[in-house]
Amino acid sequence: MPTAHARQICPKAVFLSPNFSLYHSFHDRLIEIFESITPLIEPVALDEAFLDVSGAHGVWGSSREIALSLRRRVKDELGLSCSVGVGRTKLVAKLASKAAKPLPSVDGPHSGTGVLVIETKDELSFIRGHLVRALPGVGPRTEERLGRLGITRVVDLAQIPRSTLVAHFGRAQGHLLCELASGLDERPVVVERAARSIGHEETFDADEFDSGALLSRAKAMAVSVATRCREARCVGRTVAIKVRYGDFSNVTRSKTTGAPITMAAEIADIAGVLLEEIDADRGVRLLGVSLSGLLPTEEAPAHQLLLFGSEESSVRGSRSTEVKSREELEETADEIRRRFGKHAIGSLANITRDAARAKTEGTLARVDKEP
DNA sequence: TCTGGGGTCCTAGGACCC
DNA sequence: TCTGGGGTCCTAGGACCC
Repeated sequence: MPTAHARQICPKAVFLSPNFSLYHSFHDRLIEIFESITPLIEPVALDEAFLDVSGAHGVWGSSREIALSLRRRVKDELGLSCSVGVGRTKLVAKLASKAAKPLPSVDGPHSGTGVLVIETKDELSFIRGHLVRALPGVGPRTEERLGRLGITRVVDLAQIPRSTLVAHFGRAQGHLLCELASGLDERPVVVERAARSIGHEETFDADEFDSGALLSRAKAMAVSVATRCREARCVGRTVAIKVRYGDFSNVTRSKTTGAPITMAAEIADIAGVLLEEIDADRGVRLLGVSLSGLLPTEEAPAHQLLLFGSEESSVRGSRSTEVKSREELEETADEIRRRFGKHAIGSLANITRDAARAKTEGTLARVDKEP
């Protein structure tokens, strides 16, 4: 429930602020425990992961034994309780772990089983006993749309032809719904998931009407995004802003650059341009800045990039060239100006492997950007 | 109808290229 | 300059996850 509502109906309640760095440290310790069982770990969130234990039985015993020992160790070593679901597929494991959790009730939580193992022969009846809302990928919207078709349970869903589902929910979701309802789930446990985007967003205490203030907020967020990108050793090409107005309507704007960027100043510049489309008079409740199209710094182009564009800052083209000195850089800029005349502003965006690495290592405090 | 700060993936339309 | 098909990339928004 919204905090404001909770405060209203329960004025004496104690409200704690989240402490994400603490959660991260526990997450790391949790992963260490998992790693002692199997290297095939796919973290889903700070407090949740899929483990492929198919190769671990020789040393650690049956799936049930592994589950019980994991639960015990998490309790003993971290002081946290958890539930473990076991199944042949991600779908079954996920539903089982949920079913093993304690349930809330008016007289307090009813303890769950903690561990639930679903045998392959019981899979289908277990899945079909659920409401559609329990399926991954079915949120409030899809639940409602399915409801209007008279479908509330997975059993009902299993009766619907694939083509009907695709027609109603699009290709990807239609096929997924059809397959999950039949217990088909081939999604593997994916170990290394490189981040696709890094962002920072803030909800303001009061709606912000001043576009200048929004810009300085965006700059601060750009710094945090750039710092995290550097730590993650990656660069990106698409800067996006997200705005929630006071009336809860959301707007996103994005811009993709020709060359990968990492510097806070560049992210902030683009965010600033995107912010010009935002109507501050409507009152902004939330602002976010993100960088996506991420790729590892090592895979970024290994040379300086000269970008030239029109006055309104949209990049018209790019020419990549290795530049070893400032003189050489200026020569190249001149050459571009000669060739492209007044259209070549020749702004320099030198986000390169070397520059990014230098920043990572702290040897280059600032990379100049000049006309 | 979202509290909050992260994210992911999908889709549709348009621009652009060959 | 047009035709047409095929493809990629970008942008915006929506739904979903924890």
